[in-house]
Amino acid sequence: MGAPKQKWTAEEESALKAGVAKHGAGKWSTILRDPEFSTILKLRSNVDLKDKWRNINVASSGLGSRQRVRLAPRRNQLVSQPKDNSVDLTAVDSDMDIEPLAVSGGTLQNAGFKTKFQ
Amino acid sequence: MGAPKQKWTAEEESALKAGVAKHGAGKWSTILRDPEFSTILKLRSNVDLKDKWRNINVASSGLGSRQRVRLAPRRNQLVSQPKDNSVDLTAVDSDMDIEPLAVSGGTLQNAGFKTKFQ
DNA sequence: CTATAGGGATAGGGTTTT
DNA sequence: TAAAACCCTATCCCTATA
Repeated sequence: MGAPKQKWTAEEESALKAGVAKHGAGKWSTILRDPEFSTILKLRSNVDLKDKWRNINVASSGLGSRQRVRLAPRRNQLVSQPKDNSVDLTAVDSDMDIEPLAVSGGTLQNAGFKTKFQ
Repeated sequence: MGAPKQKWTAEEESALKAGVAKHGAGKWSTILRDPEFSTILKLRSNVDLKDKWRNINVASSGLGSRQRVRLAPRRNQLVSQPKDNSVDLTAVDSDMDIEPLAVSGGTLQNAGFKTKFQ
């Protein structure tokens, strides 16, 4: 299989945050060209950076409803369980291994094709 | 309390299959917009189509062989699942993609395949 | 033509119901 | 326990705009 989805690693996310701190949010292409981050983010496009940054900020705003109360629809059977609604912790990364795939060739072929005339 | 779980009819399933044959798997919104199927599938969302297509293919695949060894019901806390980063080479599931049959005269954006191997 | 912002769609895991 | 239907949302795509 190819790459159905490229999940962001913790290291990539850190690099993105550092890049925003250094160059500012919105300067996605600048961040990508910075040799300090280009190695880590070489698989990402400027659009990817923009999307990830949006997602980070949505999630941290508490608007992501990550821990939305799972409605307990008591139908007929009541299977009452000691289901404690503890807080969900998302940033509990254990030892994460990164760098799983080695892309051959250095040519970035992303950026898609915007062969769309206007 | 939510939605009473609407089962898929044979007609809806046929329309979904025809839609995939015509537009390609993954083009859920396109299928829904097609007047050929929109009447039959008007109660379904694009996500519904995606989910149903997944169910169809799971069922027709070699079922039962790939069973996740679910642990005993832990009612404690949910630890982060063993998100393995390495490549899984045991799962050689057959791909469910169906080629989208060259559309005539249409302005199809891409070939229906995601050559997104970054 | 290149880049960014924003809306929208898809993929895949999770949850609930049967 | 499994399977089907449905939910959640990170990731990716498309278009407008500068």
